[in-house]
Amino acid sequence: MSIFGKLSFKDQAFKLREDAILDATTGVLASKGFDLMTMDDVANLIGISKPSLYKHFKSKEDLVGATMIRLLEGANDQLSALPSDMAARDKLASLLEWALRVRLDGGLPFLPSTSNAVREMLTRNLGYVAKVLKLNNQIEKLVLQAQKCGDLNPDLPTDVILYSYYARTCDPAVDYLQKFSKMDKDTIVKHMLQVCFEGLCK
Amino acid sequence: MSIFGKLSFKDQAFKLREDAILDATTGVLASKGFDLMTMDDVANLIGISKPSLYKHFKSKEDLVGATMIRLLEGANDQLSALPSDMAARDKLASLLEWALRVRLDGGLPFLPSTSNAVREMLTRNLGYVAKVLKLNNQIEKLVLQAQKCGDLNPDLPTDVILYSYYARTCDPAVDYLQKFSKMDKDTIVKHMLQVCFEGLCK
DNA sequence: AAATAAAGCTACTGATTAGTAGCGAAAGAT
DNA sequence: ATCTTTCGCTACTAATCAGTAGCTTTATTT
Repeated sequence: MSIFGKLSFKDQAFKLREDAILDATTGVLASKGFDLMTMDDVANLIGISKPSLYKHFKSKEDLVGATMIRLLEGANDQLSALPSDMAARDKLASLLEWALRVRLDGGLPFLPSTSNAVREMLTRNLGYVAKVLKLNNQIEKLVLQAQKCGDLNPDLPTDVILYSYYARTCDPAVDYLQKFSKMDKDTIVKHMLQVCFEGLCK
Repeated sequence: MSIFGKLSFKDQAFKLREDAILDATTGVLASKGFDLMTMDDVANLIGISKPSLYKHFKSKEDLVGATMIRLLEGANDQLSALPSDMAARDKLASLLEWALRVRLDGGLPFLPSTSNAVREMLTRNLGYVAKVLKLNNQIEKLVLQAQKCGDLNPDLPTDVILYSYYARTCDPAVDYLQKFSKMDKDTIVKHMLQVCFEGLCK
């Protein structure tokens, strides 16, 4: 039991640090983006050396992949936690609201819209792709349901709604509003949701 | 006159090549983004050497700045060419349509939403900033007009409409629709405009 | 044709950064 | 106490890329 206890404790410490690494990576990615993020940035931010970082993640791709996977898991959890009798459209609104709040608190955009290269890199990460597909399936079902009952425009192709919905999670208007307007987070979220579902005309 | 003619011809050739350089830069920027674009990429694409490229533009920042300025001038021309009796909202729709078509044809997003670093770099380019401010003034006036006559939602803060409008010019949904759906450009543009102004609900 | 200017190129420099080798310190086992 | 394993670190390598030096070739002038 002493050995088991020790191992377990070590694993726990390891896991804790892994979380800290992912937190740091999230922050650096959010502020500098993939291309400008260096492994030294991440290591320095949490006060370890680069080789120690490589004990946890075997490459930059791997590290960023793990970060994105954790984000997708968060989205998944968020979606699962919603009451099952909630209307599809309200579920979509609630998930988008969560994603916007994550970003306003210094997190990552949900969708790696930034660069072709990043998208391709993530596509090579099977764990990431699996999670994306799973989440996408759920969201697509919600969109179809909402279109069927007229809560989302049934005349729009489902693709258009789906991609536009994803695009809202990384809408740069959020950053601009946070940086240049005096609105608080709640107000920004409220307006972004309204613009997403109702458009600019009302 | 012979001297004048020659100089003029040379200038003309110089200008022609400068346009070719800007075209090439636009293409590389659109596909790889600023960070991954190399000066060799641009030079090789038009079949000149890097030092020749530096005869035209003194740095990468300078080159990208000039490319963005040309794009802004295009937007400005586009806006000026609209009939003066057109409704403000229709002008906005028309300009957005132009921006989306530019992108669908391999051009650049209007708004450098990609990265903080790029935004800061452009902010240091006074020519660019001047053009942005000029265009922004015009667009803001149009938004206010359209809000006043109820064509755009008067209850939304003008900032929200303005930033959301800009965000639509670089909406990643466009790329996804172009890549993964079988829609033609006209259809994509039509749907993106509808989603922008009417939202996802209708 | 000779002299001069200009345009373009190859081959470099210096800086940055992903990834690694291998050392030193600390802790656990015998 | 000594041996061994693990952990983390400093200091490196190799590759990439912005920007430049200086040569070569072409065109222009007289």
